[in-house]
Formats: sequence, structure tokens, C-alpha cells
Amino acid sequence: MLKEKLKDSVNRVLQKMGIEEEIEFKIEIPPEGFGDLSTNAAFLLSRIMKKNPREIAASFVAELQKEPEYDRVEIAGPGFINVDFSSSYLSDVLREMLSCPEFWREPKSVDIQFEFASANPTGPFTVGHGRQAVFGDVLCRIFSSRGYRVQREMYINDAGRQINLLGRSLWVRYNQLLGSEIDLPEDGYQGDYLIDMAREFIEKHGEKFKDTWNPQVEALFKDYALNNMLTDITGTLNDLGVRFDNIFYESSTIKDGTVENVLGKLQKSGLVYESEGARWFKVSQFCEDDDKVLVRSSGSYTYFMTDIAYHTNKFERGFVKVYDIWGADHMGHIPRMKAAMKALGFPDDFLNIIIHQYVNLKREGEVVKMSTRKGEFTTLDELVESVGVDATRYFFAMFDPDTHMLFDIDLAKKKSNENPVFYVQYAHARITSIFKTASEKGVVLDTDSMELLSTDEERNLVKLVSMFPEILDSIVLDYRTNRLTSYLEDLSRVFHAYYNKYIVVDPGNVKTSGARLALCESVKNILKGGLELLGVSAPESM
RNA sequence: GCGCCCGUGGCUCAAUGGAUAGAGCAUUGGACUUCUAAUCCGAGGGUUGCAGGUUCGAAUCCUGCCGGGCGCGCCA
Repeated sequence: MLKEKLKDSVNRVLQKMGIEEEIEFKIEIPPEGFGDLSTNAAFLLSRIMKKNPREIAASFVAELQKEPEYDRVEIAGPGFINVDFSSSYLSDVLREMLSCPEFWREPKSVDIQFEFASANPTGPFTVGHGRQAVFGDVLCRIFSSRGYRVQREMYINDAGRQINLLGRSLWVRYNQLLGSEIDLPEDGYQGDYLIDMAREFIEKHGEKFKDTWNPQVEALFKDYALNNMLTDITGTLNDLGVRFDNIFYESSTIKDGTVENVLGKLQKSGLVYESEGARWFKVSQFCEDDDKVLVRSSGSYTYFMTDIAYHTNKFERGFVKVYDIWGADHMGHIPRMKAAMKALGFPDDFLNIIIHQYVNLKREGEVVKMSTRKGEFTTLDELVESVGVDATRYFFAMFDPDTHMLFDIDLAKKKSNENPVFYVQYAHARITSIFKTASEKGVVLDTDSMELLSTDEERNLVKLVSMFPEILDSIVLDYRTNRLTSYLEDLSRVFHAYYNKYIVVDPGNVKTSGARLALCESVKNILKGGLELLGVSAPESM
């Protein structure tokens, strides 16, 4: 809002100067003591106009000073233009934000889809899956707040050889429990969870499949294992506050003929050829990557093939854009998928792939690696149980997705204030408490005398609150949810300092108290809204 | 070997090419007869992996090294 104002002003001056080029100038909060906001427009212009930046800045100052919204406009350093807003304008902005407590929410108008937490349902979710689930969910919440109608979807890889292996592994465990000496397949799933599952299987279905292996038995064990894992996974996610609008099965793309359809389309375009008994897609025609197999010499479809079909299905469902969140190990899958989308004639910006790095786990001072197949991991369930939903979610959201994060289990278990989530929640609880005191003392919020908010801290808070929509917009562009946590921590920090320095509720000074309550209300709205976007609770008291 | 990601105080992380590189934790000195001390105020702690380059200006962009991660399957 304040940024918008200055942006408009600068644009107006640019127009007046007769600048026709697009200038991508920036508006930012300058370091302490340089004013409310600042722009670098003069630097960018100096390149075009071949003039000294300070000289250009001077003509900006002359123009901006004419506008009543600014109290002070100054040139600083090599050519920064710094402005201070008038307190009456700041009051207007604050009033506007209070009149619409969720002013940062935009009406939903564009249909998009997020696909995340898609995984082989071959084991309980690990801490690593947790990062993706929370990250994806938080992105969905943020996109929803900024004008997108978002569908959350999870894709289940139930058609491949991994799921067959899972069924076989369960069957082996079943037999082992019943006394047969059979070993797990070499690359089978070794985790104890399959032993538990086998035990339950025996209770439900008895011993009649002992030493019996045929296609019917295989299908039975496979389905049993798959459904059990799925219940387990969705239960875990549900506990974490992550819920999906739709679950999509890979196998359905084969059953309903989408795969054959899409394959036919690609073949018609001459982009498929046969070699060594397999059918290949000409990825190399679209990018610097090798051609990939669509149909194996055995006749079965590769993951690549079904994934193309799946994304064709998404396109046909009418989404303007789809976002896939993948772990870093899927990086190699990007060029071929992009190539396939191009081959099918979908718009270049239809498929958007967001890659995030892995989670390393630190336990008892040591970094541990996780492997589902070997059964060595800390499950997401265990993590949530010991750390709590709020801390788990906050922690996953607070890292740049591009960085490898280290999750220190022992630290997280401490439930101490070493976790910044408490810092933000406490600010919210404090404000709630202020309002409790205010109503006890009969002091009420008052938006008529907000010009009394004149301290640096108060101006700062108004500025920060008004920046919230822009923070969310920046996340829509670069997916860095940590911008939200950083922002909330900033806002909380400024508020805590303010709280310690000034008394909000003072029955002897009703006017100032009323104005300060108005400010607190606006901070509280943002803290509450921001925590909600993170899926973290905003406690009334702590 | 090739491709992508990362490298910032002791630790975990910030910083849309901008001004004096910021927080939290840890260390340390202060502040509760006053709206919640899960807080605040102060101190110490940095050659932003290394070396060049681009420009008014570089943690950020380019090149080359060094170190870590992930790919490079008729796995998913």
C-alpha cells in the first residue's frame, strides 16, 4: 500500500520527464534513519540519461515534494531518494487496513493446481516428506490468499514395480511370521512396519496364503499393503494439518485409456521410435537431454509415460497453471517433462516445477541419513508427536527450499524458546492480553485520533503491516515461504520492543490509548493471518 | 566426466544488484510493586569458501578453482 503509493508517484514523475523505457526501479525500506521508504530510480535513470544520479534525484525531489502524502523527500548517498510519509497519510492507511482486517486477501479468480507429497506409498512418511508436505501446503495457502483457486492433489505411484516389491515384501514377512524361511527380495522393503502389517494381515485373513504365490495372491497383498500405507500416510498428513482435495492414482491413467491416447498422439507427431524392443520419446528434439523410454520391451509403461498422461489429464481438467513440487532427486525428470508438454502443445508456463532440497536429520549430535528401503528413518509421525504441529510446520516453512536443511531432533524436542514459532505466537498472545486489560479498564479502540501515533516504533509498525501483501506476492513469484516467517519475526520483534517501551492501555490518556489499540489490532490481524497461512495456531494466551 | 542446487559470526538461518551484511540460539552485563520476562535493552563475535571479472555499487551477476548435496535407469 505504501509501496504502491511511492511507486505510483515515481511513475508519474517518469512520465512527466518523458521517459518511455520500462524502468524496473525498486522500492524498499531503507536502513534505520533514512526515512520511511526509498527508491533507487535515479541510479537506473542515470544509465539512460547519462547524467549524474544525484542530479536526477534532485528533479524527483522537486516533484515529489508537491504531493501532500509526503512530509519529507530527500536525496541521500550517491543518489537514493528517501521519503517520509505524513502522519495523516499513515493514519489513513492504517484506518483502511482496519476497516478490512483481511485486506491482504484477494478474491479468487484463477484456477491452478498444486501437486505435492506424491510418493511411492511404500513406507511411512519420513521427516523428508514432511518438508514437502508442509512446504506445499503453505504455498497453497499463500496462493489462495492472492487470488488463486487452488486444488491440492496427491499422486499415488501405484502402477510400478516398486509397489509390486512392496506387496512381495509383505508376503515374505507374512510367511516369515508363519515359520517359512523365505528371504526378502534383494531390493525389497526391510522396515519393521511391514512386520506389523503382516501380523495384522494374519489376524484378518489367516494363514491360507502361506507358501502360496500366484497373481491373485500378489494382487491381494499388493492392494492390502497399498491401502494400509495410504491410510497411514493420509493420517499422518491430516495430523499435520495437510489435507488434499484429490488423490490421483497413476494406475487410472492406464485403465481409462489416457496413456494409450497420449502415446498415439505422440506417435502421430513422429516423436516416438522403436529401438531394442522399446518405444522411445525424442526428448533430444526439444532439449539437451537423451531420448527416454516410454514403453519397455516388456510392454509395460515407464513412469515417464504415465506422468505425461497424468499431466495431459491435468491440462484437460482446465487448470491455467499446475505446480509440481519435487525433491531434488527428481531434477533429472524436468527436461523430459517440459519436452513432452511442448510436444503436446501445452503453453510453456503450464507446468511449473518447484524443486526443494533434502532434509538432513541430526540426532544425538550426529547427522543421520534416511532410507525408506532400509527402514532407517525417523517417521514424520514421531516428529510431530515429539515436537508438535505448530513447531514442525513453522520449522519446515522457515527454510529457503533451495537449501539443505538440518533438522535437529534433540533441539526440536526441547520445546524451548529456541524455536522462533514461540516468538511470533507470543506477540499474538500479548496483544490479545492487552485487549483484555483494555476492556477491563474501559479503554476502547479509537480510529479517530491516530495522528497521535508519532513515535518511530509506531510508524515502523504501520509500515510493516502495510507491506504484508507484497511479501505474499513475492512468495507467489519465487516460492520462498521463509520470506513469510522472516517477516512475521520482524514484525514480532518490532512489536515486542514497542511493548516494552510504551504502555498501550493508559486510562489517564484515553485518546492515545485508543490510537495505540488500533495499531495493536492491525498488528494482531497480520500475525493471526500470517500464522494461519503457515497453518500454525495463534494462541490467545501462552 | 557432465548437469542442477548449496557454501554467510561457534550453531541454525536471513538479506527482490543498494546505504553500516541482519536475526535467533549459544557466551556475557543489565531490566518484572507497571498491559504476560516464552519479552526487552546493551556487549563481544564476519576477509560472505578461494581467485579474478562486470559497474556508480557485488553475499547476490559472469569465469575458473575448492568443498558438500542430488541427478545422469527399459527405477519412481
